[in-house]
Amino acid sequence: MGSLIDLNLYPDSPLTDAAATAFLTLNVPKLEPKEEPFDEPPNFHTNFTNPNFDSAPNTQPDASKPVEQDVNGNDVYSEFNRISELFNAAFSGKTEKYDETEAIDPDSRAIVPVPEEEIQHSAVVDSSRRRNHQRSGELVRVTNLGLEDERYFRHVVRKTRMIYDSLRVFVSMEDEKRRNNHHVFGRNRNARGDLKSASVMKDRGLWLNRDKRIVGAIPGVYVGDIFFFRMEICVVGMHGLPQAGIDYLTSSQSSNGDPIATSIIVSGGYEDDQDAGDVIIYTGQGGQDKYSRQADHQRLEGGNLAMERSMHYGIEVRVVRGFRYEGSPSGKVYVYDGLYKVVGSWLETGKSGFGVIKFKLVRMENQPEMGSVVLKYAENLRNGPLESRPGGYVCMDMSMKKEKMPVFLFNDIDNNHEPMFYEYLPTSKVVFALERNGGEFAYDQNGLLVRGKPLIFECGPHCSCPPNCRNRVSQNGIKNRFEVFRSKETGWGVRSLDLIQAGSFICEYTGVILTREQAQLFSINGDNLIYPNRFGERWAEWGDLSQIFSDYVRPSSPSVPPLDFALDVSRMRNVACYLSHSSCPNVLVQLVLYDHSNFAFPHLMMFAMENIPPMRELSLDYGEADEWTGKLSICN
DNA sequence: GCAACATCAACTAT
DNA sequence: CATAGTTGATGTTG
Repeated sequence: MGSLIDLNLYPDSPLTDAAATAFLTLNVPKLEPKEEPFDEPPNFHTNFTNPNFDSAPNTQPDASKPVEQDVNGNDVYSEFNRISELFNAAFSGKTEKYDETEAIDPDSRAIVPVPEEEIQHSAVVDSSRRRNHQRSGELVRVTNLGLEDERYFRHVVRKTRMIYDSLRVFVSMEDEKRRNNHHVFGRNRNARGDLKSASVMKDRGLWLNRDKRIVGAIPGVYVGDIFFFRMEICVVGMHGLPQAGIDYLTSSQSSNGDPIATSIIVSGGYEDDQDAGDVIIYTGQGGQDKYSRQADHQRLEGGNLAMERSMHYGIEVRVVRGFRYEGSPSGKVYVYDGLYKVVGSWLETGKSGFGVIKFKLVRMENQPEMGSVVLKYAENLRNGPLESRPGGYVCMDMSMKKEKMPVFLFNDIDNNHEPMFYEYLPTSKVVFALERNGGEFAYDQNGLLVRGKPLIFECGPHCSCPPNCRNRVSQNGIKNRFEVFRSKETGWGVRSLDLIQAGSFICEYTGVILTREQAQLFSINGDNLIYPNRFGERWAEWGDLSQIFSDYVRPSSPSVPPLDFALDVSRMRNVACYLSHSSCPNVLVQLVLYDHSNFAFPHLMMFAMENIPPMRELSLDYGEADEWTGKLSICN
């Protein structure tokens, strides 16, 4: 029997039927590792602080600098953009006269020679690899990131995800137009925007972490981050394969010839999987027919062998879990749950009677709570708040039924009930007449904001369109269950019990509108005035496809005069008032008109800039941080 | 229910 | 021996 076990440890010695039959009569046999071929894992580059760009900041945090700038005062995106330009040039037919000896000057946009001493540090991978679109085989573990680096990578990941999401929406809207204009036989199906978006970004060199094989955490991706598409995970460099569940460094790329698994996706696609959270029994890949039925024995090769080798060397593996999830555009969500170690592997008879390879994975210590656990917890809170969390509720609906969904008020820290002292104001008061919408749809079929604009017109009370008209989104009120909660870090904060997809409407920022003159009378007590003209223009970031289309121009119409009013929230306010400030916010403000046509007093509507997991604090860029004392800057 | 889809590792041909 | 081209495996999505 022992020889059978060894026989199956090599990729070129697949399990024969006879061997498998004999083998499977054993009780959960242990797979012995290869005869200790190496004591050491393949070569690693450790303490590698910046896997993307050699010249990115790697310094101690400096709280005095705005996050948008690096230590040299440069725009943090400039390097990102520079690399993108290089890739763009490389993929647009200019490859022949374009190599690492040239670069695009970030200021003049002209092609300039790269100084000799910088060439060998170029972040651009070698030309043959670039041409073949292939990933590098360099094994890297990212450690000891400073706060500044963390923020930098978060920005890059966030920006990349925004491009992916808005391009995906853009592609499906174009496809919808096309199908409406030309009735094509047999092509009524929606385009795969998820695939197309990723593909275009790949051609533009916008996928992250292609030049390294990262073992362990991906910089800028947090435990609990949520993805709606497999391709989205590929684009940020978490998992390089659009379908396969095990991503790995191949033996031919490994310095010692052993393949190494870097990441798995547990999607429940294998009947023999068992998932207990901290401990996963993961089924290897292979042996399924085209209907995803287990129809053959699995072999210890490819990703399966890589998992076994990762176990042998004690190398950590990223775990993403896939769930069915109502409300997701794809019907599923993928949650990054952190790092696990493979602690065991064996062969056993699966439910369908074929040999399957099992891996036991155990979650590593000292990591943030699992995203999938938080998802489950939030679901319990939605179904029975008091059962799941008996203590701490101040009020089960501080809007007093003025919102369509309850707004919970939660405080388990102190006895502060302050939000109850204000009248709840679901929408800012307006008294003018209606303006019609102009031109293209502002929202897609699912009510997602396509791209930010200076001002959006929704249909209003005088339109003859039905109430479920696609052009009525923000006026229909909140769709999520929010909770105002007391926090030691940020005072009051807001979080959602629901998963919020990027581009979704969150809520209006309400208050009593004061003109400049009125506000000046009020300014003795300035704490309770909000100045919307100070809000960061984050709407411009949403749907910014300038890195995809060279002729992309930032929307400039309709032109809106600078906002010249203040919101008085001293007596009446809504849930929005409790949002914390961040220079790396997950919520943006989009100006919207629907019930009147006065450009001077638009509604301040808030939309999600990211996929926001349940229980994660919402944050908004209030502009100058000094103006909003008491609110700390957070970045997650 | 099922076709279309993207990527890559591994293979074959040049 | 190196590189260019092909194929099979993988599972998701509408």
